[in-house]
Amino acid sequence: MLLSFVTNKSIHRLCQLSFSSSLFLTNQALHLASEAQSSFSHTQSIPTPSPVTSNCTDYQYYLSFLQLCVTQKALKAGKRLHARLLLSGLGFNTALATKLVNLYCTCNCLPHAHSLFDKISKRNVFLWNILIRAYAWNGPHETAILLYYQMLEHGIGPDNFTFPFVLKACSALSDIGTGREIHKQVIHTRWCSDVYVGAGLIDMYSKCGCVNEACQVFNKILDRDVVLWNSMIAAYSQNGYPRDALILFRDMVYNKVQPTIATLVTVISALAEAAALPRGREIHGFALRYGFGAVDKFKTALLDMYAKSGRVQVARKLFDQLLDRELASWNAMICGYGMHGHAHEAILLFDIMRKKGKIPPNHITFVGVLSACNHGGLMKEGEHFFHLMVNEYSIEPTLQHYTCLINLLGHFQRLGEAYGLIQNMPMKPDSGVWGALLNGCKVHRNIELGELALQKLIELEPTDAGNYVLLSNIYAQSGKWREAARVRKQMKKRGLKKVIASSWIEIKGITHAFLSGDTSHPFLKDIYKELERLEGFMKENGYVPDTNPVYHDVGDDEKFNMVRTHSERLAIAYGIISTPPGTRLLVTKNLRVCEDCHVAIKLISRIVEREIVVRDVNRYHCFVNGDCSCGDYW
DNA sequence: TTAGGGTTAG
Repeated sequence: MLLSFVTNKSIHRLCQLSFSSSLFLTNQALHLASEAQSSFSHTQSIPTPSPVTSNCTDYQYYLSFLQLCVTQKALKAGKRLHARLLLSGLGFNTALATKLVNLYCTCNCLPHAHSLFDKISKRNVFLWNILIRAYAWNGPHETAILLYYQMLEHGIGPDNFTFPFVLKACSALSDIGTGREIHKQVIHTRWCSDVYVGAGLIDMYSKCGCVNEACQVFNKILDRDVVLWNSMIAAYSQNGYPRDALILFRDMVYNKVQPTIATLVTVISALAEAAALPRGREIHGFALRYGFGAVDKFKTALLDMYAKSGRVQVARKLFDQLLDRELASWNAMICGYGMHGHAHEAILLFDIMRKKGKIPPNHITFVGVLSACNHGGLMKEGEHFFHLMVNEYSIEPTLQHYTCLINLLGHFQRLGEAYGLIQNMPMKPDSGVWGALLNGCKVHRNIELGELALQKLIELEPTDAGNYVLLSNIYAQSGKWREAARVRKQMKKRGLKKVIASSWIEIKGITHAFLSGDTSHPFLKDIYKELERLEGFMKENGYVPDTNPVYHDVGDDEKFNMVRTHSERLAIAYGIISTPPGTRLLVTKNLRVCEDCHVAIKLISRIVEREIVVRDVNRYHCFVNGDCSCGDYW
């Protein structure tokens, strides 16, 4: 080795060389390093040993070596050096120990990191920060918060690194109390206008569902960077404010802040939730101009949006274009198929994913596959995939997986089994699980079990009027009008109101919302005229109104009037009269599509020769030429 | 002298 000109810099370089030569064999790295070290420690050009270490050059070498261990996450090599340091008495030098704590934290060896941390007597803010960071990232998150308060007790002041780390722990725990307390502390420091701290606060408030407070933090920081904008856009997006997310994005562009891929992915995901395809196309074009169009992460977000806007084939095209498919890409496509009831396509894609074997499916993949089975009415397959998930992939079923299975069992009239499954679940069933059972009871008119499910639902959600409505519907379907009325009375007595059904359609960038029996739209006359025209054709095609979905004890004529002005029909009629022939329509409804409207929309799709997509609260219905993609099963 | 905030699938 060339040791004649060993200086501090060359020691570092030598360390890098010896290290990088054994990147894949980290155990050897230490061997090479110690060889290098023992060689150059005998040369004359080494500086005089410092009082802290037996040999200053050794010490600097070790520091450099450990830093490389941290950047390369070379745990084994670091551990061996740690052992050597202990033997040589250098182990508890603060600088070296700090590097070791950092290494253990980086490699997620928290017990090692913490016990070494405890042995260090002089702990600076950096040392506290890296341990808090490790717990904030890997959990237990409570420990991160505990350490933060211990740090304060030790008289160490938090800095612009500490706050984002500890706030991350609050976000993970949705601990708004601690989050607010830390925010108060931030205000008393010079970090209150720091963009990192600000982003941490916005994220914490967002994850705790406090968008207004997130917005206040955002507004107070005037010197904003792109991540701060992204954080606030994400806060809107994740809390169900897609419009605000889009407005803020436009504001950001107006303020000449260059968007990043994270910005576009966030905005696209907000629009996906709102099924706002035209706005999504606008962002798509924007991304192409900025050169993000070919980025796989962006394409994955885009395919999710197209799938959620009812364009499954476009989504599949995007999926096929991906060069590097991440787990999220597979999941987005499988779930996309699932929500549209394309069960066979979902299963086919899942099989391809498994055969490729590169990326193992996770619990979300199985939510997609199971919901596909559920929406496609594939009982046997649903059971098969549930067992596959547990036995082959060792994935613990979550409430969502159970809900899919209970839905399936309910639809196949295996209500007793569904109830048995609920009783044997390892976790407390939530409202989704009981709701799935209740839905099955409604379809198969099982009053006894339906009542039981409703009792549980009322315990869990005492103010949700939907539960009362469903039970009342079960009674009504069996002609038990008295009981139905009793439930409605009970609901009224408790001051609960049914969620009013509404549907909306976006035409030329404007959202038109309709309530059931709505009379407020400016084109009301034309809408009703169109409905009448369609009804004429529908009757010619054998349409007989099914008034069962109207659960009130009223006369048949009145019932028919109630069905024919259901919000989805008004939205569709408006869509037909305000767009050119052949235009595809996308209608979103806040509740489930009723049976009669389902029959009617199938016929309308044939009469007007248009594809009509209805996204209801559970799934998508794609009506083409008299048929629906759900196969009349939903 | 070391470290950091925002993003896709349910």
